[in-house]
Amino acid sequence: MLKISKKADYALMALQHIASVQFGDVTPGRVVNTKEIAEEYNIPLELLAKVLQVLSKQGLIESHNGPKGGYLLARSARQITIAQIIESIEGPLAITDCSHEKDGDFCMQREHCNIRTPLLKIQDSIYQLLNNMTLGDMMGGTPLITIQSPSAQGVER
Amino acid sequence: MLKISKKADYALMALQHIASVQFGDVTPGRVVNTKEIAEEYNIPLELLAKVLQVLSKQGLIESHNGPKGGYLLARSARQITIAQIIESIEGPLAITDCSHEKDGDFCMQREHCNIRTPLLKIQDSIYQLLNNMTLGDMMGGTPLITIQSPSAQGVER
DNA sequence: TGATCTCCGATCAATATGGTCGTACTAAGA
DNA sequence: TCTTAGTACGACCATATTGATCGGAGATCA
Repeated sequence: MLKISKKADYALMALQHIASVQFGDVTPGRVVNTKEIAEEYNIPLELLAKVLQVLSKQGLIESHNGPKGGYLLARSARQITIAQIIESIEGPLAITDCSHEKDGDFCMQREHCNIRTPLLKIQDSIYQLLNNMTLGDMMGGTPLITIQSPSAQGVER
Repeated sequence: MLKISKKADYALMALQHIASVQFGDVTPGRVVNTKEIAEEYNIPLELLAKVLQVLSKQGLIESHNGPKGGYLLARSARQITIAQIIESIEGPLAITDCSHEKDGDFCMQREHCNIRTPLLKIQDSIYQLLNNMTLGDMMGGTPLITIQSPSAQGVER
């Protein structure tokens, strides 16, 4: 189904929350801790903690230890793309197993595979999609990139 | 990682193969059986059989029983989109769990969820991507001859 | 009628994922 | 400097999904 994992979902929610607190007009610059996010969105605390650790290790957010500690965005919300977030959690985008094959490590079908090239094209397009949308776009209600097609008009924003 | 399943991979390979045999210039119109495809691409026979059954049930291919039996495309290769193939196998495209929530069935985070709308936008874009590419488009390398079989009428795009 | 093929349902095994636990480390404040 | 609130980190378990297998029933053609 081309689903993205729950962890990545949580990462998106958390980052959106951090961004909106940090750059909001209520308490700008405030540090946000794990517990606050977990309670706000009903996310299992421990799992969220692990997700945030990964994001921190990947350099998307910076952690502050000790009491009054918490997390802050490492860069501005407009400099963090959805692709970066998802890939931080799930690893490089790979629509099919053979996307990033190296050396002799390839699938059984490789020699006669007729779908690899087109699939890689699709994957590339999806990546562009995710990489052209930033955390900032997700918050403000900023215009999103859209591919015009008569078939789909379902989503309002 | 936004991966598509092996079954869907197999489906794509199989359909591409059937299409290239059926519309190729060597033995146009020939019926292709499961074993032939399985051996050509090193796909487990039984698994491929099940995949083909689903495709047949979904109306993408038609099956012919008995000896000398096999499969044929139900429509022209240009009328079968990648989206249709993948969705036949994996069900409706759902980038996140709450994509197709109905009634009271929604995720814990729903009430404060801040990422649902943007994610649905992305999902929609991906769908358009997949739905704008047909089996015919995938057959770039192989003989892309538009000899129409009696049962399939083609549409140029 | 028998051989060959698809059809279809049930089932098993492997892997990925979601989720939990325990402990160590760090920093602020009494 | 001691305590406490927080993160860091790694090991671990449970469950869901997926990949793969098996066995028999139903068609079809020679």
